Amino acid sequence: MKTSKASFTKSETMNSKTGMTIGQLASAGGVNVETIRYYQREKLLPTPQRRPGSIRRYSEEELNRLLFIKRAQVLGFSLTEITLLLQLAEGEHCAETQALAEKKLDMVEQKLADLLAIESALTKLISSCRKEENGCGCPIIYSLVNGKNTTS
Amino acid sequence: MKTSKASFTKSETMNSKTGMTIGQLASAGGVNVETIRYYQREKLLPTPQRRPGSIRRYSEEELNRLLFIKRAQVLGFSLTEITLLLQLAEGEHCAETQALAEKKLDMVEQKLADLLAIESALTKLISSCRKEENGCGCPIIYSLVNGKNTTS
DNA sequence: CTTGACTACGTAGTTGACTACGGGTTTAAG
DNA sequence: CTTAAACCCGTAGTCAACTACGTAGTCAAG
Repeated sequence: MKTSKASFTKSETMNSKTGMTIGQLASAGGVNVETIRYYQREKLLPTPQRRPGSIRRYSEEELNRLLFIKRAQVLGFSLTEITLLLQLAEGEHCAETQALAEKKLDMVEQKLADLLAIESALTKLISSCRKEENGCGCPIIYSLVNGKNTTS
Repeated sequence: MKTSKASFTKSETMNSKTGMTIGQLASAGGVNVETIRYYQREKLLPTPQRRPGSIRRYSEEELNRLLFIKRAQVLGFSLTEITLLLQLAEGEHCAETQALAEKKLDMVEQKLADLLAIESALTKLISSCRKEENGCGCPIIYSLVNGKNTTS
């Protein structure tokens, strides 16, 4: 997310009237060209008309939309959720947006709890392995085979 | 992981000499029949020979292997990692197993850190939304559009 | 005007972990 | 002996988020 918004406005081979090519948009957004096409297929980004006998051009608007998507992804939203977020962004839907964010927060916290449990189980297994508490066989394997910790 | 090992040894329609059918193995392991076939295709489980003109039979050995897989999955190991774990379980490979567990622990901790960051960002956004600090527009959307928090 | 880079577009492939389907075989019950 | 349930097996589909490929069109430089 270090992609600065200014990086393209004064870009080399582009003047601000014609707009960016898809390749310039992609590198400004830090994504693959194919990813943009994919987002267009998935209606996350618009596909601008092209002037007859020419190439499509993209403006800062599309770049901002792309950066929006990427920021939301960092927050753990899926592309389908982001589709919704983008619709919400079009109007005054603060309450819905907040509800979605809260639902996402719940999911994140659930995942955190799961991972913490995994972490503690792994930590215990590894430390019992270091202490070499049992003479015969690896305690990690033992635990997986028997469904219980060697320390129990 | 509540599937007790005793649940099949005294099972209804099965005697301990012939062994379980695939359906019995599946329900003893708490998985779908298709999942077992899939594990067989992926070499996580062996495919026993069948007596001529008859059905395949499964023993406690296969069940234990299945439970091993499920326990390892709970610890966050992928099926490809579990394939390796199963190979390690065959001999005296305590050091390798420990290394794998430590690598997995690192990954889990990395994921935990990521999720904690997401959690705090979401929490901040939601609380600033509740306080309704800015008159115009949702702060969550604002933050996604502009790449910064309204509180900053 | 040719060359080479870039764009347009549609289709197909990838990864991970399964799930579903369909047609044939075997088994258990009555 | 018949019938329904369960098994066998290979192939194909699912989901998410892309990535890759192939062919054709376009653009800018020399």
